[in-house]
Amino acid sequence: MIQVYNTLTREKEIFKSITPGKINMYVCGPTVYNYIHIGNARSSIAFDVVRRYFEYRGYEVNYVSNFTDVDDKIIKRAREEGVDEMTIANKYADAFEEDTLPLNIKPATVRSRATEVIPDIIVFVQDLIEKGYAYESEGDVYFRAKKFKGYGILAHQDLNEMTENAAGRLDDDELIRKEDPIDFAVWKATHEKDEISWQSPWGDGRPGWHIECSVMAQKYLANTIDIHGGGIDLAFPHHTNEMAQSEAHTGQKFVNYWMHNGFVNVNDQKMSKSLGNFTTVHDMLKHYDDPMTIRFLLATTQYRRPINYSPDTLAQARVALDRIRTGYRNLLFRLNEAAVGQDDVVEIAIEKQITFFESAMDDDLNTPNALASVFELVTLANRYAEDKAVHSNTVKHLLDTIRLFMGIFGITGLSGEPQITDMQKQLLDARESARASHDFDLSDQIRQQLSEVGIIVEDTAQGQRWHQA
RNA sequence: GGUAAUAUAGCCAAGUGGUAAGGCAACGGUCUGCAAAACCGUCAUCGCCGGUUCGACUCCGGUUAUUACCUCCA
Repeated sequence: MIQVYNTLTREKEIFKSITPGKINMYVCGPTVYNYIHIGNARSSIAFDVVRRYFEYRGYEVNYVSNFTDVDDKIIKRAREEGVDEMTIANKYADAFEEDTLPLNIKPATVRSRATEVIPDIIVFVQDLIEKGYAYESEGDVYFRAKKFKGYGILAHQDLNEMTENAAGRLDDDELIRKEDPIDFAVWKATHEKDEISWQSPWGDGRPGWHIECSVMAQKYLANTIDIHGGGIDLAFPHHTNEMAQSEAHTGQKFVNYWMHNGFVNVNDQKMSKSLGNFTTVHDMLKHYDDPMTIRFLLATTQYRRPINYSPDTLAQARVALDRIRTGYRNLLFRLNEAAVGQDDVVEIAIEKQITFFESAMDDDLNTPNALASVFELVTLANRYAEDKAVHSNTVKHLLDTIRLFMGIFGITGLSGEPQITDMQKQLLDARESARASHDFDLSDQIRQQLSEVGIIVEDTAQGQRWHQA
């Protein structure tokens, strides 16, 4: 039984998919006007872990996400650089793929761009107008927020206050165009000649921000989807508006479980351009050689909690991950000499941790608790690796379990997949025989030589073992 | 002002109405030619004040602090 926290009800709820064994989930993707920042990465990783866990639990997950590739920020950026909007959008959409690859984020089943669904958006907006939920005004089309029963409940905002707040921020022109300050744009008229635009029944224009997600979720998934994810800041206005549009359009419930990830702070400060701490994944990967550590930090914090990203927290993550890697290697090293069979005592201990891991993850993806069971498995592995005799079934079971669980967090390559040359292999052999004959000067010299090319040699009761730094 | 979240050891971070997971650091051992890794052990009474209860860190009320959202934002 899996439970997830639903932002709409503010409670952990028992998860039940609409179609048994299948999950339709939609996660809001980035606006492609710049390299993605660590917050975008966190969101992608959080829902990547959700997806991987549901897959581990046997679900087939249909994962749809978008690129917002038409928007004010993109238009602005294009103007600044003197290129057209699609040049900007394509560049940063490609960069997204590049930057998420080292972080081992699974590609979406469908990754759609707003500009690919313009005809669908127009049909959708037309329908909203026909149903009386939207109205055209000077080429813009606005959604009548108050006509939609329950507007604002996702973010638990009071309608009157929202109206006041909205009224205070709008300029006079907007107030004139809107029937009510709280109404939001589903279609925006083009006012400048150099802006990207599409023809529509309301004149040249482009879609509002929220409409693309409503359209894609319906087009690629269904009227009612199982899970909708995104950053907590999207609960209002983005998801609030999506929900209003979608339910007004279909007359059906839009989303069964709304899941929102927490923010990433950088050095204990909110990430923002004004503070100059806008950390892009692109830069991080350039200056940090172990992307799996970044992934580890982002994936093993419970998804709703804030994360502080700093050199310190990253260093802690590195040490923790290295402990897992080392334990994995320590046992892997014994695999070749393992006897046939298994050890029941260890097997029982492994099963206990599997149960613990699963119940932690079942509880709204409690990754910190799940991680604790991985550490228990690592201790088991280290201890077992020191046993005089080991059995292959148990060695494999331990290794497989650790790898499987880390895989749910999206961490791969635990053993470092070492590659050495024949020459280096000969050196290792030479060192082994030097040690056997107690020629420690020679063995130390070879160890030093190997360490200079990144091969770390360690001696154990079971003989020499090595790994790459 | 409104709506929420969070406050647990030096640090990161779980958790439960019956006396606090895990990781790092620290300290003490074991193993060891050295180095490294590992193993064993030690290490908190849960922001503050009240209340409910046989018993609360875990429920209720209040209070303090920090943070986020209230149409740029993952």
